[in-house]
Amino acid sequence: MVDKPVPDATRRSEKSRRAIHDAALALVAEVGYPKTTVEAIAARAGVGKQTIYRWWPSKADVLLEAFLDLGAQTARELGQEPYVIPDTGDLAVDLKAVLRATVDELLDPRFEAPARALAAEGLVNEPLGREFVAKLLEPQLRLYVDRLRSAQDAGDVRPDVDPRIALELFVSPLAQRWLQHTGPISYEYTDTLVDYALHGLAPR
Amino acid sequence: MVDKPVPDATRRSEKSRRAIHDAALALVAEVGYPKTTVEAIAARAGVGKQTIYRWWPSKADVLLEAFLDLGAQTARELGQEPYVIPDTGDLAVDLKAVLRATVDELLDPRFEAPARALAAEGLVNEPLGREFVAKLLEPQLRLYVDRLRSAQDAGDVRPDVDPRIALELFVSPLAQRWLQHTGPISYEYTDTLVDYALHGLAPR
Amino acid sequence: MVDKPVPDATRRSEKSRRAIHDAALALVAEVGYPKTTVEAIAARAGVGKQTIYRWWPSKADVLLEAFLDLGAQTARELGQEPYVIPDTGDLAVDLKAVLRATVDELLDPRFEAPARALAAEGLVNEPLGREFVAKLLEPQLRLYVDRLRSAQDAGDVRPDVDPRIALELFVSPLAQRWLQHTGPISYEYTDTLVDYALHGLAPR
Amino acid sequence: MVDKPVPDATRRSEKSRRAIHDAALALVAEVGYPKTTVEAIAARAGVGKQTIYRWWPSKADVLLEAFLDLGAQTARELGQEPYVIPDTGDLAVDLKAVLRATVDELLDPRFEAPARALAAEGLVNEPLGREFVAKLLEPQLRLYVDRLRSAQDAGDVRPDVDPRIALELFVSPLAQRWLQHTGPISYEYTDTLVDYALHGLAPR
DNA sequence: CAGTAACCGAGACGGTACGTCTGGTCTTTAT
DNA sequence: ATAAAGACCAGACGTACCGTCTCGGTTACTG
Repeated sequence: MVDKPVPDATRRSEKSRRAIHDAALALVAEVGYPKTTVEAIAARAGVGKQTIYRWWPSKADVLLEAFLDLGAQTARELGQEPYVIPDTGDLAVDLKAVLRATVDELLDPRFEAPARALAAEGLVNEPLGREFVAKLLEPQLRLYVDRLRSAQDAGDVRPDVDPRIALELFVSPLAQRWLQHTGPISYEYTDTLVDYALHGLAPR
Repeated sequence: MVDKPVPDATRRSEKSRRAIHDAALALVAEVGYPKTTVEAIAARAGVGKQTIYRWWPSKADVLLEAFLDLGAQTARELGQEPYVIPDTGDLAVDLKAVLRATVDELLDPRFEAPARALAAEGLVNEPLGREFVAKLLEPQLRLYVDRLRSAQDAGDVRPDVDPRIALELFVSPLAQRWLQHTGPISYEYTDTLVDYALHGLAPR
Repeated sequence: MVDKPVPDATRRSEKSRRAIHDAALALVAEVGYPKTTVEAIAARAGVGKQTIYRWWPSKADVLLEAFLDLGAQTARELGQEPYVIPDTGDLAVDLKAVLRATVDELLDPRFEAPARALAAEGLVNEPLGREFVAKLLEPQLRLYVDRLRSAQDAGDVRPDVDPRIALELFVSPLAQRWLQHTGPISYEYTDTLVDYALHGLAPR
Repeated sequence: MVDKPVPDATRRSEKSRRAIHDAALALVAEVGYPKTTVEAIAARAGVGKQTIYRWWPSKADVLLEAFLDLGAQTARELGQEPYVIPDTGDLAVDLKAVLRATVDELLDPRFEAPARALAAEGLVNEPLGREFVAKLLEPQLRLYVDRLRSAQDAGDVRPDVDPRIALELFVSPLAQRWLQHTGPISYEYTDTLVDYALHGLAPR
């Protein structure tokens, strides 16, 4: 069992890397993930196939990197909000705002196709799934944990509540509706989720 | 554009159908979905490839049908109550019981491999996804809706709560943890979900 | 090794047999031998595939029988000449007449397609080849042998000449030109063959 | 209607080409032409199927090229005189010698199987047939034409004889006997053919 | 400032699976 | 019992991609 020699990253062509990213994202959006082949990415990027296989182990990894890059770049363009959940003191208001922004993102076709493709691949390809969760999902979820902890400090959430579980009450339903088309997605829906989660279903 | 002639279903070989189901489920469990090829299913089932292509449009559909059949058959073997949520009068107890049973099922490797594979394929293959949801997910969710409505009648759930949304507070988090490995699955976890969902996060 | 039970020939459908013959000849003429499939013959003849496989071992045999039948039928229709080479007393004249008739037949598209197909199959499928030769070729050649012997009796051919070989001097060249397209076929050509064969190439 | 892109012949693998030739010839000899499949050739040659389809349009063309190559190679090995008919001054002797050599070749199983297969395919597949004739048959026949012309110059053949037709008197009968098994092949037979052809059948 | 080593575009290669087609057998229903 | 119909097992077809490899050519370090 020999490791393949590690290529020299310093000599890597940045132009090719970006062209591959762009081609991968474009193809996924245009023809869907399963029909997005490595050959097609290479052809579209004007790149040899080997240049892809040299730097990525699979097309899923190409797409994941391209998508992460897209996220980073978009964030940089938007500039402002350095990925925190606002803290106006009113937890419900803050959560609703963030979830509404998430709704917008989930419905943006630029994000939808690759995100869904990566999620799907991640279900079945465990290493990729773990990377997807670790690099994309967890950082987001951590922000909710932080905000919920701050709310606990302020007495707006019961102290015995586990924030890591609590956040799933409003995040997971939205995720499932989006991923599996189990229901429509709207501001009203996410607002309702926040209300239910904060105050429960049982009468007070 | 010509439709291919519809084969005569009355002359279909039931033996072959079952052999194909079994082979498909076995292969998915053994080598995973992507490596489960139509050729391998045919070979394992002792069947010509054409017999698969005659009756199913794709391997995803074979697997979906096999899985639905497996579910129906398992339910038939278990015999008794064909999937209802118990109604002891104590909503929390009933939900926790059902979710614990769900946890068991999700961790049963017989179910896990094909279920995950189908879920993944469904994310990216919309017709299949819709069928997956309609035939497998929704029937389950409807049971929760019924139980929650009964709880509303009993005054255990606020009457203005939408049951279809409410059930997602405990079902979706479990689904997401299972699908995306975003956290461990246990009885304790599902119990907690029920408690949080019923009573909310905010102090009373 | 079991022999398959011999079907009862007395109950055989004559209508089907003829329909299969016709379909086979028509298909060979229309789409060529390699594209003439048993399925297509059956469909065109309005017959089940099994009816073909019950009575013939292969499509080549179907075609051979159909072709022999066609020959017999044509001969019956033409009526007159009961397959003999005329004997006017002038060997050269007689041979030229028969060869000119053969040229006409070889250029008749009704005969060309199946005859060529059978010849080709016969090259590679030895049992069929032998049957083709025995049933079609040899009877024809025997007529030449008879005529040449009669010529020997009349002193028009040297008595030490082997008629079975002698006939090949004019028959085989024509056959090869036709089969392999190694040269054009015409009355002039066959007349020349007869002249060369009878009098040789060397000056007298 | 798009042409498929022409592959770059300079990068072609000579090793693969030869392996395919060898496999094709071996298989035809072993199992016969119809059972020689492209898949089997590829497998035996240790080559991907696409490598065959990239360079040849059909298995018949593979075999034709392989056979031509074999002929060229054999000729090269034999070394000396690259296929001429000897000219000792005695036409009969020369022709008999060449035809005896041809008999040997026709009975050599290394040549027989592919040659027969190609001839058969050529009957039914016209482009291939034309190539077979042009590349294999005609060059041989041209040698006879030359020798006959030389004989005409020497006064051993009548000057009004067409050599292209004359050669068929002894070549075609041999060809037909070999191809169609219409009679045995032997030195005695070919000697007789030459005698008959040169001096005719009619008494002098 | 040549020499040389790596990456690069290109694409042929050995493979695997695809979805289709046909061969020859078997089964069902009707005559 | 034969026939029409057609589903069945089997396996080759020709295509599409996979991931590896080999080929010049073009940078961009090194001696």
